[in-house]
Amino acid sequence: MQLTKRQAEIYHYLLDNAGHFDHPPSHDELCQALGLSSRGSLHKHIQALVEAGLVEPMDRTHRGIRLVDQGEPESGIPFLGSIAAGRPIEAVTQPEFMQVPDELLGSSPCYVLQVRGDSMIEAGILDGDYVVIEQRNSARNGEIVVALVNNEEVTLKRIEQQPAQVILHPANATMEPMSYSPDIVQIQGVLRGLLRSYH
Amino acid sequence: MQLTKRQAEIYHYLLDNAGHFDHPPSHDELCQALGLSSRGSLHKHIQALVEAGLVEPMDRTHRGIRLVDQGEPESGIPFLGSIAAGRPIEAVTQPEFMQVPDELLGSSPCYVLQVRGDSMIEAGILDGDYVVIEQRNSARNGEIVVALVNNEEVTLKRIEQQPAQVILHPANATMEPMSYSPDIVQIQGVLRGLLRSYH
DNA sequence: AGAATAGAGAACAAGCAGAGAACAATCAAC
DNA sequence: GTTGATTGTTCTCTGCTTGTTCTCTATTCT
Repeated sequence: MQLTKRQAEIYHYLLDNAGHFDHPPSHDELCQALGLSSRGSLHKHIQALVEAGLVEPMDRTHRGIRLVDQGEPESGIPFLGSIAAGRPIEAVTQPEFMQVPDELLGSSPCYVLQVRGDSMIEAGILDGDYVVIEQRNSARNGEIVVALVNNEEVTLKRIEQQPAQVILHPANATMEPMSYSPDIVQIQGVLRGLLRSYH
Repeated sequence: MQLTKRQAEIYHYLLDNAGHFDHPPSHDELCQALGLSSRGSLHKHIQALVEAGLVEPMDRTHRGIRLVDQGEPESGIPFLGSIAAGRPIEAVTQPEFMQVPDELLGSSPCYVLQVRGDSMIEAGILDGDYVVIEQRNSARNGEIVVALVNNEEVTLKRIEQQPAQVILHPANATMEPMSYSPDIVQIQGVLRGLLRSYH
C-alpha cells in the first residue's frame, strides 16, 4: 500500500516524536500537535497507517496511537560468544549480528564465535579470529567442528570418528590429540568460514 | 522508443533529483522545478517516459511521479581478483560484490582479493583466503600491505620501511625477505580483514 | 508547406484533506 | 451506581489538489 503525502508526513512525525510522548498519544493530542481540529480527519490517516502495517491497530483495551515494532530485519547471523578449548562457550549477553558474505554460509543456520587460544594455529585459525559455524550434529572425518565434551567443555578441533573412539586433533605441535568415547562427544556445528580483523 | 530532447532532459532531471524529493513529486511541483507553467505540457512528457518504461505509471492509489526501480544498488565491496606473490593482480572480468561485516572495513574504500600461494601462511593467511584491503598509499611498519614492486609485480607482505630501503617480509620459513629501493615499491593498500570459506 | 516538438491554458473527474456532527465505549470522579 | 468527560469511530459536507484531456499557439526541422 502506498502512503499519500500527508500520511507519510504524519508517519514521520510519529517516528520523530516516538519518545517524546510518555504515553501513547490520543487522537486529540495528535490533532493538536499536528494543527488539526478534527479527530475524524486524523482518524482516516491513522487508519491508513494501520492498514499499511505501520501503526498498531487499537482494540478495546489499549488506547492511544503507537507504532508497530518495525523490528528492522536483522540481517546477518548472530555472534554468540567466544570459544576457548576446554571451557564452555562464553556467551555474550546480547547477541549481536554480523554481516557475513553468503559464500561463508551453509544451508543450515549459522552463527559466529570468537576463537580464544592457539590450539588451531597451524590451520590458520588464530587467537581472536571469528569462525562461522553451521549448526549440525554430525560431521565427516577431517572437518573442523565445535564439539561438546562431557556436557561441559566446548572446543574447536579437527575430528576423527572411529567406531570405538572419537579423536579431536588440535593444530598445534605443542598439544596432543584427545581421544574420547563417542557417547560423551557431541557435535554442535561444523566450521564453514573464518573472519579476521586487523584493526 | 526514442526520447525527444526535452523528454531526455526531464528524465535526467528526475534521475539527478531522485533523492531530492522526500515524496514523489506531483506534476505541479515538477512544473515549478522545471520552469513550466502548464501541467498539461509536462503530462505529455511524463506520459512518453511512462511508455518508454522509465517512469512508473500511476494508478488510482499511487500518486506522484516516480522512476521505475532501476535495479538495487550494489551493496558490499568489490571483489577484484586474485593476488599471488610476484605477479600482477589477476583481475576478474566482472567485479562481483561481497557482503563484508563492518568490523573488517576501514575508513577508506576497501576491496577484496583472493590470496594465491603460501607466502603468508605463518601469519594465518592461507592459499585461497580472501583479504579485505583498505585503499591507502602509506602504511606503518609491521602492517601487511599490498605492494606494487617495479610497477609490474604485486605481492602481499609485511612491510618494514627504512630510510634507504623497504623490506617485504613473507611469513614462511622457506622464503626470504626481499629488500628494495623505496622508489620502486608502491603501497596500494593495507590488510584490514580476512575471510575464509571451508566449503 | 507539413510534420514534429514544446508550451500555455481551460476544463473536468477523481481523489485527498480537513471540519464538524453524532454515537458508543471507556474511564474517572462523585 | 450515576454522571460527565474523554476517546475511538463513523458519517457527511466542502474546498483544494492532482491527473488527465483538449484546444490553441509558437518554434524548429525536413
